[in-house]
Amino acid sequence: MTDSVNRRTRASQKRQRLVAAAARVLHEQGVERTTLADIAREAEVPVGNVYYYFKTKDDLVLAALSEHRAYLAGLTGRLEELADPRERLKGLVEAWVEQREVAARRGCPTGTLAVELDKRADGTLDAEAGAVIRELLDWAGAQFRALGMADPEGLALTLVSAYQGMSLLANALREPEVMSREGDRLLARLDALRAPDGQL
Amino acid sequence: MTDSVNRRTRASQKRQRLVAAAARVLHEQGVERTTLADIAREAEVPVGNVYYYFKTKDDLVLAALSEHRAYLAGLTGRLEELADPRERLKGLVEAWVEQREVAARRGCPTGTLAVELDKRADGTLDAEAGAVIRELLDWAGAQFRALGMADPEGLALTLVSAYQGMSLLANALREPEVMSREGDRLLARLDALRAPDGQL
Amino acid sequence: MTDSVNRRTRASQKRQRLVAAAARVLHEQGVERTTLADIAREAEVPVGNVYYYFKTKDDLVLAALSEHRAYLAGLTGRLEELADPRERLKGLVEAWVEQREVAARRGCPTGTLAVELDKRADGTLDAEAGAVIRELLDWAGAQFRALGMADPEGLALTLVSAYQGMSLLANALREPEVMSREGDRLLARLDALRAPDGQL
Amino acid sequence: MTDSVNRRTRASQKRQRLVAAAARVLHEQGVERTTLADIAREAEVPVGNVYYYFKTKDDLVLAALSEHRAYLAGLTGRLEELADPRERLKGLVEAWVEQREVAARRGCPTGTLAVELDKRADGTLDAEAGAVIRELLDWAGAQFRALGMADPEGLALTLVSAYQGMSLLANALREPEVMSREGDRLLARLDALRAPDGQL
DNA sequence: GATGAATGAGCGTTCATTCAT
DNA sequence: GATGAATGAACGCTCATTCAT
Repeated sequence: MTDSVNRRTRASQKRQRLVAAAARVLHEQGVERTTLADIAREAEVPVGNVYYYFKTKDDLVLAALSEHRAYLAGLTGRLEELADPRERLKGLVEAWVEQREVAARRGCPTGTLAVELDKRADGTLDAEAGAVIRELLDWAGAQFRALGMADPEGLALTLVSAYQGMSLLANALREPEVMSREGDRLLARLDALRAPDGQL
Repeated sequence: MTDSVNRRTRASQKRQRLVAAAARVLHEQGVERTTLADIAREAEVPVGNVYYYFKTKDDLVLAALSEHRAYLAGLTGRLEELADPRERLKGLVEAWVEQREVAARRGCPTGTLAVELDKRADGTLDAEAGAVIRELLDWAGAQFRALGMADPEGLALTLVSAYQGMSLLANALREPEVMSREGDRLLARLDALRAPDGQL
Repeated sequence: MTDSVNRRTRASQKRQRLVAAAARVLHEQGVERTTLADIAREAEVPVGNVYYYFKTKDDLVLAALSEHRAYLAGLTGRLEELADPRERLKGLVEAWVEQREVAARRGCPTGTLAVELDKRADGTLDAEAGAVIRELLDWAGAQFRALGMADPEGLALTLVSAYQGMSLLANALREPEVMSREGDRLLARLDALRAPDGQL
Repeated sequence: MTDSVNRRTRASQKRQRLVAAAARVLHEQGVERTTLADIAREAEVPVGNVYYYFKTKDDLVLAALSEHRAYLAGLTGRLEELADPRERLKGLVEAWVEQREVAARRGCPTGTLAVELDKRADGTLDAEAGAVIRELLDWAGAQFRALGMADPEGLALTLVSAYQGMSLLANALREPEVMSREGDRLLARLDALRAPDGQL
């Protein structure tokens, strides 16, 4: 490995460290309560250096959203190794339930970010948050379609909406059990879904 | 009416104006993006005067939560005039759908507040937000119990979770139709709910 | 004097102190090298308090320009007590020469401000600086017109241009004598100006 | 041509590009509003590389002043091909008027630089700006002396002062016509200058 | 009780300069 | 020699909170 590659690698590592730290800290503390110093400290990068990689704080928030999008892509990618779309959807729900402790403490990373960003007058960032959620909707819709359901988009909406709802309640009530309980219900519904016009 | 009563009345009017303004502005802009000056301006009260009624900004946030709680109490109170618990629950869902434009623009007042407050290290305020949501859960649970359902708390959880989920999605996607669509689904489910072990 | 008047008076005193300090410090150090802390310190006002009176640093610069405009108005006002327009113009030149030490150290307050502000992309403030200079041009033009000169505006332009030129040179060369020397020349020219089509 | 010469040549090209860019950008934006990155970008040189050629930003400012001095030397050099000193001086004024658009937009490069540098506590750079102006004074003085005038330095001062004044006014008022008007006046004066004790 | 004014800690951002390779 | 990356001090500005009257 040449020096130049070495340098580039270290640099992207730092950038990546910043993005990961941003995703983590923004999820924990929210956008407005998180200072750049918080993120820099978490990433072990001097504050001034952050601006070498990101022009503004909002740029970092955007990068954190991409990180969440990438996490989601990884998850759905792995699920697509399953042959049965129904199993894929159930796998998604199981992944949600597995995250129940995090959800109870901090909520859904993308969902809570979307809530906070939607309070802004400028709609640039909240559109991005919406896009990440839409990607999940699209993936779920594709699975329902593969199952031969009549209204795949509607079912996807119900599923993702249920996820956001249970995450919010688990968080607001500080009860991870909300995730297990509603998760179980969703799993049963997915199993029971047989007729093309079935509902969740 | 004596002067002292006059004074007390005028004072509580000011207080009430502040609380109403806080509820409105905090819902619109979120807690962190809202300054005391914003609320004071909206309430037409001088900034310095706010501290006569509320010791801190957090006190005002608390008061705004009470306002939402009171709004909720008013709504459920009116619904209790209906004899059939099923009709009461359907009335609740209809009220949610009626607010679809607001939900798409700003989300559920209590839910978005809960999300933001849960990001805090100090759990005082977010417990209060949780309590408001819990009150709604309790009321819904009571209706399901009155209907003779086997798991009234579980059904209430599913119902309120669905509401928070659809509000969040409507808001994130900026689509009020999400509220109508999911609302219709919930109404149909409530109608179909007959056996004691039925599910939403 | 009532308390309320007292309060208002103290407040405007503070504002006035800030404006005077701004005019002084901005003249000495220039706009870009002057920090708000510099001005606040000079005015003996806490930094944060500056923003109660001025929304931005540029607002303070604007106020400093008004201060220079006011100074100019005071000077020309006093000169108008002289009956002969020629004497008024000579009085103006004498006032310039009296300021020779200041001019050699810092240049003309308005002129140097105009130079610095003209470097900005946004032309709001530099237009204001231009307006102050134009006011001086207008006043001088009126005097030449009263003297019955054929081209009063042209003469005014030459006079004010000579002032700005000699201030700049005195400043750049750090030689107050430039002001005396050119001042004497201008006085002689004003005296010699008799025919309506005469030139400075 | 050996490689070492090649290298030295390429290096000085880079240096020269930086100096030219500095002169241009500093004239446009002023010293304080210009970042090293601005100059580096304009010169198409990597930022970090600037410090190979110039120890500090001030060094670059100094180099920009030398560039202006060189431009001036070139101009006066060409004018010296004229036999008559009077024609040389008139050629100088004509050159000024030709630059009227630039003057109206940005002022005299050296004059505005001098104004800005004179605001500094450290007098090193402003002395250099003064030296460039003094060089012009000297050259003009030599021409007046060659014309047999009694007070060549005084006449030079008046001439250069007129130039700086008209540039400043043209700039502050954003009126190139100021340059033409005052330029014409100076040309007429130079023509009318016959007696040894004549004045501009 | 009421309120304009005051306060200071802290934030996002910039930039000349230095460093490691 | 060359350069992308790093650094930290400083700036303009905001705002919850307090104070004086």
